[in-house]
This record gives sequence, structure tokens and C-alpha cells, in this order.
Amino acid sequence: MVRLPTRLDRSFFDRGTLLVCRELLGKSLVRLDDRGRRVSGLVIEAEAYIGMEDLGCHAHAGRTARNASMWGPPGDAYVYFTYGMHWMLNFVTEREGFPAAVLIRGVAPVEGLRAMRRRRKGRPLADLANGPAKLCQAFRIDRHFDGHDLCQGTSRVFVEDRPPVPDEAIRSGPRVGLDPVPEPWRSMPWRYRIHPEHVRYLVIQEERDEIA
DNA sequence: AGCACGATTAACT
DNA sequence: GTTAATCGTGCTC
Repeated sequence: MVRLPTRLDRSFFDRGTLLVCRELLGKSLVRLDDRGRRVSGLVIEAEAYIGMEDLGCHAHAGRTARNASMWGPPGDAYVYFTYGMHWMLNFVTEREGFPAAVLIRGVAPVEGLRAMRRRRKGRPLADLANGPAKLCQAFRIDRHFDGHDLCQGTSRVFVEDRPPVPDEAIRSGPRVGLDPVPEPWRSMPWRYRIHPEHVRYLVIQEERDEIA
């Protein structure tokens, strides 16, 4: 029997951030455009940012207009602007009032490759969404989605369930880009990614819709 | 009002 | 390996 993919609901995100981060790997990030067309890809890399104690987390300096979404309910988006040109997509985790989120750092394109390539100025498949700012370009995600409820039925950005990825296919290590952050936060192994060989296998399962 | 910085990327040498 | 791009944000004056 064929099961239609189901959208992850709030209970998925209302758990420990490391668990959510780990389990987001292999799920499908979906973006619907204004005509209902799908751009999608499998989450292949993600990082956890957990609470005000975590000196690598934007929440550590307290709540501001920019990072307020992190204190919101699980399943909301936290989208912020950085380096004068880049947007970053996070999913808020844990109970409302506790600031934590998972940064989506990489996606393997599956649907809407043409739209992605247009938005990414004709770059090769491998460079379409293999970075936190790149995937926001490819999926056209910006401040419009900050504080947006991704679990609501009308959301144009959401995550669809997929089978769990086995532990053997997953690597973890220190988070990226935290050079000035003091230990132990700088070295916490809160970055998770799927081994490239297994990504290849998963994408084949998805039957990618267009020729590279 | 001014200023330093950034959970990055692309284009260099 | 290095570095410019580019600007919203948060902090200081």
C-alpha cells in the first residue's frame, strides 16, 4: 500500500534539540511557490543551538527583536540575516519559552531543480543547496518566514516525514563557524550529517524528478 | 547617529 | 590557503 508523505507536526519539534536535529536528517524540506509547485530536498546536515547557556547560540545574549523567534513554540521557523547578504533557516525546538533551534545546513535537491538552478544562477547540482545560505536562496526563504508556524496546514514551508536514517550512516562533529566562541561550546559535537554515500542512496529512493 | 560584527559564500592566489 | 562582499542588528555615545 502506498502511504502519502505526512507533514511533521509540532510534537516532532517539541523534544530535546539534539534528538530533533538527529532525526531531521533524511526528512524532506518542502517549499511551495505561489502556484503550488514544489521545491524539495532531503536534509543532509543540521546543527543544534540550545538555550542561553550555549555561548554559540544567538539566544545567549538574551532576547532581542532579531532572535525572538527562538523563544516561540516548537515547529516555528527562526530565520535570520547575516553577513550583510545571507538568510539562515532554523526550526525552533523544545517548549515555548526555552530558546533553542536546529540550523538547516544542507539539503540534497529532489524536486524543482529548475527553479533552484534559476535562483542559484545556474550553479551545478552539487552547489545548489549544500550550505545554510545556499539552500535559503534555492528555496527562496527569507525574513518572510521568520516566526512562521511550519506545522500549520497553510504554511508554504514545511517538513515531510521519511524513514529514519540508520546510525551507521550519520556522522557528528563540532559546529561550523564558531571560531570566537569559548569552550566547551565551540567543540560540542552538535553538527550532524549523513554520509555522502548514503545520501546518494536516499536520493535514488526519492526518484529525483529532473535530469541534472 | 555612528559603529563593529556576523551560525557565509564566491572568487581569488 | 586568503579575502571582499554587504547590511540588518544591537550596542554605545
